[in-house]
Amino acid sequence: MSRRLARSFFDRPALVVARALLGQRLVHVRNGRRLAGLITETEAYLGEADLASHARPGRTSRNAVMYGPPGFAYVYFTYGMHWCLNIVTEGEGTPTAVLLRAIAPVEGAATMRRLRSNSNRRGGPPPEKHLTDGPAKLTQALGIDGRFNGRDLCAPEARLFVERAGLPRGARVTAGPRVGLNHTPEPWRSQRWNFRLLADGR
DNA sequence: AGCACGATGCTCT
DNA sequence: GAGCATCGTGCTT
Repeated sequence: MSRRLARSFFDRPALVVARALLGQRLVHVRNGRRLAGLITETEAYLGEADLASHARPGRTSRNAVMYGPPGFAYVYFTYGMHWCLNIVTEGEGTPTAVLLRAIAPVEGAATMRRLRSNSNRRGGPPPEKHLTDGPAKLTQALGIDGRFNGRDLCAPEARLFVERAGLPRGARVTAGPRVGLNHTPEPWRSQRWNFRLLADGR
């Protein structure tokens, strides 16, 4: 039996999915090899009324995937050089999604270091602590870019998907404000829709 | 640990 | 043309 999360997992409110994704395993089978990490930070974006969401202006060519069915990847390009990965949640026509902001490497860490090694001036890999601790860092480490936009993570042949994994022992979850919303009006700016999985004893 | 800054190109006004 | 769901560097606490 497969440990892959089914579409029904994502066919729930984005806030529920964002919390439920913590501790699950994000997997990309790249060139026949598994690159995988434990999801440690997520963020929920709640549709057109959420003034921090890319769905705010209504349906455009950029955000169209968010209007489709749940379980699909919404991958966007930002700041001239970075890709970020979301998973669409809830039913068709409801443009909600969860941004994956950080993972902890569990499989293929050597490949992740190589994929990240052109990110600094020295050309060497970044320190372990900063390998996959940001939304654009994890996409770079997993080899995810704009070609993945609109892919179905729940299809049987999917090479990008999420596997069910038990929460680490002693894991704690915290909720805080979403990151990087410097110009977003209240109350959206301060809503605690960012979720983090903390290692024990934090 | 926490700022300020520049890189770089797409999206929507 | 303004702003951006960011990152790495370099500097200050």
